[in-house]
Amino acid sequence: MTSSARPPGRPRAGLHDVVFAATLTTVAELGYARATVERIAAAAGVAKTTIYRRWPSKGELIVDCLLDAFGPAPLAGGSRAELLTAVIRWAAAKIGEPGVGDAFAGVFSDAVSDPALRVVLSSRLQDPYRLALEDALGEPEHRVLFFVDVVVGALLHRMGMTGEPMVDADVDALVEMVVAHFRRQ
Amino acid sequence: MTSSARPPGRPRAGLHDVVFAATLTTVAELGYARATVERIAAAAGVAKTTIYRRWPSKGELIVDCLLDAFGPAPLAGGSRAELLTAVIRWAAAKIGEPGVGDAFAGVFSDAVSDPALRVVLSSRLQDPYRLALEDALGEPEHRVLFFVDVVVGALLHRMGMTGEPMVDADVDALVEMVVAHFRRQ
DNA sequence: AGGTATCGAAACCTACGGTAGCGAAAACCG
DNA sequence: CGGTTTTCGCTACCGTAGGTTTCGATACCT
Repeated sequence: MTSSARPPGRPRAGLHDVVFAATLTTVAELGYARATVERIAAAAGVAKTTIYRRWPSKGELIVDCLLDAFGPAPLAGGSRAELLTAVIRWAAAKIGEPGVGDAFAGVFSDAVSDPALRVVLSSRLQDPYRLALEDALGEPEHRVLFFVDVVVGALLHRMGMTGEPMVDADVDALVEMVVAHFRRQ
Repeated sequence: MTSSARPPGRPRAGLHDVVFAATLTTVAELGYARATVERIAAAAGVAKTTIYRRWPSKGELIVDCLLDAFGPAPLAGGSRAELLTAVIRWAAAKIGEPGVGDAFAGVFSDAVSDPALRVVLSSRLQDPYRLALEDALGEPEHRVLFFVDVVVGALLHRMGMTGEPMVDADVDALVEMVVAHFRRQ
C-alpha cells in the first residue's frame, strides 16, 4: 500500500471524501450561503477546526469539492462537433447534480469580490479544462475562454435565476448554437 | 409640481440618486463584498438607518441601483438582427461600466442562496426586459429566457472570472453567434 | 407656531469566517 | 507493549457585516 511513506500520527484516511460528500449534500439542502463551514463539518462528522486544518478557506474547500465532483472532461475521440456536444452536455449534467450548481455559483460569486479566490478558481478549476480543450480542439486560448464563458455562464445564469438546472430542450439549443458557431474555423 | 401629495417631514429629495451613485462608486472601488451598507451610506453622506428605511435589504438596494443604471433597453425599430445586436451591445456596455458588473454579479450570487432575493431579481430586473423583448422579437418566453441566459450569463462569467468586462472582439463573437442562432425562426 | 414625519447617531443582536490553545485519540516504531 | 508523533475534537474567542431598535434633532406643511 501507500503506508510506507506515511508519517506517524492520527489517521486522515477518507476524510476528504467524507467532507466533499457532506459539502454537496449540505449545499443542496440549505443553499450556498446557509451551508456554513460549521454545518458542513457537522454533516461530515468532523470538527470545524479539522476542515480549516485541511483547507485554508471555505472558497478553496468548495473549489476542491467541485474538482472532485467534475472529474476529467470527456474529451475522447470523435468529430469536432461531437466533442463540443459531449463537453456541453457533460457540463450541463454536472452542474445539474444536487449541490454542484449551487456550490459553483456560490463560489463564483464569492470570487467576484475576492481576488485571491478568483485566482484559485481560475487556475485550479478553469485552467485544466481550458488547456485540455485547447489541445483537443486546436483552438487558441481566447476562443476556448469564450466557449467556456458562453456555456458555463448560461448554465450558471439559469441556475441562479430560477434555482433549477437548465432543461434538456435548452441544453439542446445551447449545443446547436455553440456547435454552429465553432464549426467555422 | 408633485408637492401637493407629499406628506410632511424632513426632506427626502434626491436621496435615491445620491445613494445610487454612492453604491456604484463604492462597489467599483472596493468590490461587492467590501461595499458594506455602512460604507455606501458614508459615501452618500447619509446614515445607515436611512438606507434601511428606504430599502428592506442590501440586495434590494442593489437591484434598484441596477434598474436605475440600466434604464430602458434599446428596442427601437430595425431588423431582427439589428435589434438583437443593439441589445447585446447595450448589455455588454452597461455591465462594463464601473461598479455595474460587480454589483450585478454580486447580487446575482447572493440570490443563488436567497430565494426571496431571487424573486426580486427575477421579477423586478429580468421580467421587464424579458417582456419587452418578447414583444419586440415576437419570440416565446422560453426563447427569450434562453437568450438572456446566454448573453448575460456569458458577460457575467467573464466579469467574475477575470474581473474585467468582456473585450469588444468577444462581444462581436457573441453577437455573431446569437444572431445566427436566432435568425432561424 | 405646532404637528408630523423623516434623519442621524449610537448601541445592539445574530450569524459567519477564521484562529488559538489544550487535552485526547490514534497510528507508527522500536 | 510503551513511547513518539501527529492529528483530531472541543471550546472559546475575534472581526466583520447585515439588520434592528431607540431617541433626540431637524425640516417640512398647515
